[in-house]
Amino acid sequence: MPAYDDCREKLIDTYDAMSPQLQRAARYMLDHPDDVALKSMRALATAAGVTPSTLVRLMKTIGIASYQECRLGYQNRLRDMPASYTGRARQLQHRSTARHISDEDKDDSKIDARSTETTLIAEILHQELGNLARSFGPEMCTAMQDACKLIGNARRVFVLGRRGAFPAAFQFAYAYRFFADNLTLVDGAAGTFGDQLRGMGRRDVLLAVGLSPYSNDSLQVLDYVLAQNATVISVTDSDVSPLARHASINLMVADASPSFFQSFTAAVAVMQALVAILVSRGGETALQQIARAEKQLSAFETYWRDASPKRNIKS
Amino acid sequence: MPAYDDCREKLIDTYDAMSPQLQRAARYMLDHPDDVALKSMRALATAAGVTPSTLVRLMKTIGIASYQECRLGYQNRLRDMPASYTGRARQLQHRSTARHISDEDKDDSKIDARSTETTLIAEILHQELGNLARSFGPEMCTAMQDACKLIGNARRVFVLGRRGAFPAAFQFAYAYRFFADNLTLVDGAAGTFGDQLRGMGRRDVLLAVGLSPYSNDSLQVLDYVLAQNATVISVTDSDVSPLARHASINLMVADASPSFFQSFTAAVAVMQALVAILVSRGGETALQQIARAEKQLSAFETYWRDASPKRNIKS
DNA sequence: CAGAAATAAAAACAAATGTTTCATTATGAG
DNA sequence: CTCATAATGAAACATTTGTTTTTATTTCTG
Repeated sequence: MPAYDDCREKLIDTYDAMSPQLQRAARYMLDHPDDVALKSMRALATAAGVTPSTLVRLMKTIGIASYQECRLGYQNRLRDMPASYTGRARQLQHRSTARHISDEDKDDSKIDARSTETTLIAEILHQELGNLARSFGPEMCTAMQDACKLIGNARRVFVLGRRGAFPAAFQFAYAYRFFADNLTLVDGAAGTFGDQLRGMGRRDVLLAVGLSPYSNDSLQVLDYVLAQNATVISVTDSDVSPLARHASINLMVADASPSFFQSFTAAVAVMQALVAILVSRGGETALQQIARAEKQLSAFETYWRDASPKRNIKS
Repeated sequence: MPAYDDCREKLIDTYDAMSPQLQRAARYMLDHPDDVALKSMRALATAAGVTPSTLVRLMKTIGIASYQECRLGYQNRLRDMPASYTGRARQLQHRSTARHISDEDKDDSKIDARSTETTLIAEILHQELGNLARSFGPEMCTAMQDACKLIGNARRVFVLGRRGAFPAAFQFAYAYRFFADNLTLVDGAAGTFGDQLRGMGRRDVLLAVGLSPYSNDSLQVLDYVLAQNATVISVTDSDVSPLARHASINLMVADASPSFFQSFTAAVAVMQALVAILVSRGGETALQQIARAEKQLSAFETYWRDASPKRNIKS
């Protein structure tokens, strides 16, 4: 329950009023937050030159129920998940349960349903935040840049996403076409599945999106594309996913969800990020092409009025 | 002794030769390195859907003395990693500029590009997290539940999303059809735009997704649908968006992005959440229908093998 | 200095952890 | 089918864990 910052703050505030040994323990905790998260209490005590009891007392004096609880906060800090956002989800949950208790329960079942649904929503948010954070970790950071390099050098770019993964593929294709015209969205519409890949070769790149369960369609395409010696970039959920096995670069996205369905939120976010990076690399040229595309759209009166505020175009 | 990368490499290399259970364990370790570092072996085993024994066997098969030893590697990885991602990005940046100064600068521009891109990615993540958190606020929580009530009572459900909003609409349609068959995805394929809305009436619901700039297509559909006295649920970016003006319920999603393109991440997440709520309301019936759909898919051999671990079906 | 109060270390304890062992279940070759 | 072998989960094991209790030590007031 208590976040890392809470513990830290309490430690600092109470520090002056502490006994020497407590101070020593507190000081070590403040100076070595990683150890708190990773080591055991006994190990930490030894490292701090203190007995385990002192740590327990320390928790008592700063008003935290137990050491374990405190450590959870420290562990979350190390996790890829920003604690501040997680707090929001938890807050949602609390509020609903609080309301549930205080209300005169005219209709238990209804209130219960509402409250469990709120919990569900909070849980979804929580997972999605985690998915995002994990999917934008440092490894991904470099992987995405490498992927963009490949895409940037490609003769033609093919994007593949079947079934649930289609939105992510479409998203990329739609945005990408604003500034380049060498992209094919492999959607296999009207059974033209193989046709779209025709003429693919060594200098082409396939960007394949697919989470478990992997559709056979995608794997077939992958086999074919590999046989043509084209480069493959996979966006999938594991290093050992069938999509990732033969890919030059694997962009791993998290898809945790409390629902029966995997979440494609992170996949979409990563695809969007790829576009953003590509645009930023494209420089002035890309921006000009985007401007041209927008002019064309407005000629077709695609968009509503002009009331829509212009978006910022960065880099 | 063994570093994180060693373990990871061994896990991937040996993966194919593993038994199903070992694969499941290996896969979870690969996909959730943080858990390995922070959780206990038993907890990790449970999370991976495996018995503790399997983990210790896994270590044996990949040639690592003990689980404890392996975990040390994972813990060290976490230590080397700066706490918060934004901090992480910043440090990355610093490191690269530091290197840039110390190194014989063969290629200034390249290193600089890397670092600004890292900043861009960090910025994207930051914004996306904010988008999600804002889009799952308390107001949205009740709004989503109300929306689901309308959808649940609808005779037919129509989903609309043009251009950039199409992925979100598709996502919902795809998942929704797993447990109900009264949905039409209004995609206007091959110019059949109006046709799909034919026969729409008072008891029908339109779920319309659209962020600024709003496509005229969508607004046309909206006008028509309103004229038929159907109910409208909008997923858009503002309470005063043209989509929201005449909607019974407006689900407001944030779409901030450092790129030239709005972000549809939160929109997708909200659509997925709607599905999750609907399933949770559908209860046993919905689950049965999902099971039936999955059986049908496996009859068509849509998915790869059976090696994909079964997903948990909650609620 | 005496002695109460605060502080620290040591010991004790139940709960958990990592690991091993063993019985049971699948799998495949002959 | 039969048997040998691999794979798997349940139980047992000794350790280690977080915490509590007890005992010893220090500190400081009167």
